[in-house]
Amino acid sequence: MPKLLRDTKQRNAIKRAFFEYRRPLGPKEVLTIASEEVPNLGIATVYRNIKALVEEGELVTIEIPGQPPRYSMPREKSPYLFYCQKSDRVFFLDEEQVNPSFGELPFPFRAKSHEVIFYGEYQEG
Amino acid sequence: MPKLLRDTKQRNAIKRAFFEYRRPLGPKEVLTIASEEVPNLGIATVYRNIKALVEEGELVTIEIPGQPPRYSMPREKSPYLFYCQKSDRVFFLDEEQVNPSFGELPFPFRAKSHEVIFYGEYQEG
DNA sequence: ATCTCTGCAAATGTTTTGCATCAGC
DNA sequence: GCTGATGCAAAACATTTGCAGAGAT
Repeated sequence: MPKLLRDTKQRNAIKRAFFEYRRPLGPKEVLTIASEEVPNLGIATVYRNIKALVEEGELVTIEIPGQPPRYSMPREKSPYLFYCQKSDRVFFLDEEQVNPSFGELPFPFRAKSHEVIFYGEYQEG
Repeated sequence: MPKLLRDTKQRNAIKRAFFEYRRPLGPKEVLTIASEEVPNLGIATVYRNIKALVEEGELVTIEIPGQPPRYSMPREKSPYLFYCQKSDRVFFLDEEQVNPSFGELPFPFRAKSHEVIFYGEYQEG
């Protein structure tokens, strides 16, 4: 039997954070955002819900090397990421924005997928 | 003034671990290996020496998203990595092997560097 | 003799877990 | 009323740091 997920204001506030921000968020970021809606929200609840939502397929995990994991709504997943070193935020890039091209890797490397991470500054304004 | 590194049996045991294993190792792995040579070796010493050796350029940090950091003797410096999902090993790729090209990122993204990670299978034989 | 390095333990920082209570179904 | 979910605190982990004594130069 499939596990039942209940509809709580905490879980809704957490889901809304991802829906509104549309970029990968870390647990603490989610806590800050969702706490505006649910004041006494605990960090453990954030972790538990993120984990459940990832298992449900409602969130995907976004990993930047050397950084703690972030999470995001799945339709925004892209192998092209931009990490702003100034604000410590992650943004998705579309393929058109990146215009990548690679040759085929030589033997004995057989690549099934790849991931590109740009490091720099997201210029506000 | 450049900082002086002393020649201790702990540091030598740690360096030897990397030299003998010739693959990226994590701190706990290093502790286990080097402890055979220096029984009372502490994990803090491993961390401190890895950090120092990285700063000296004797080790490089290898980061694969979603995995704890590993360290390795430096080879050709390259932002191109290949992760073998079958054997859990990491390989460096040369720029010629990858032949990458990107367009310039649109505003407001200003990239200073990038990193490409290929996932697949390293074919033995 | 100097001054770095080491081991230990304590301190961080992050994520997980136990448990009594709360609340969705 | 069940039973999953929550908040809090404690526990688990991984990494860093303070310190006094040991060791390299």
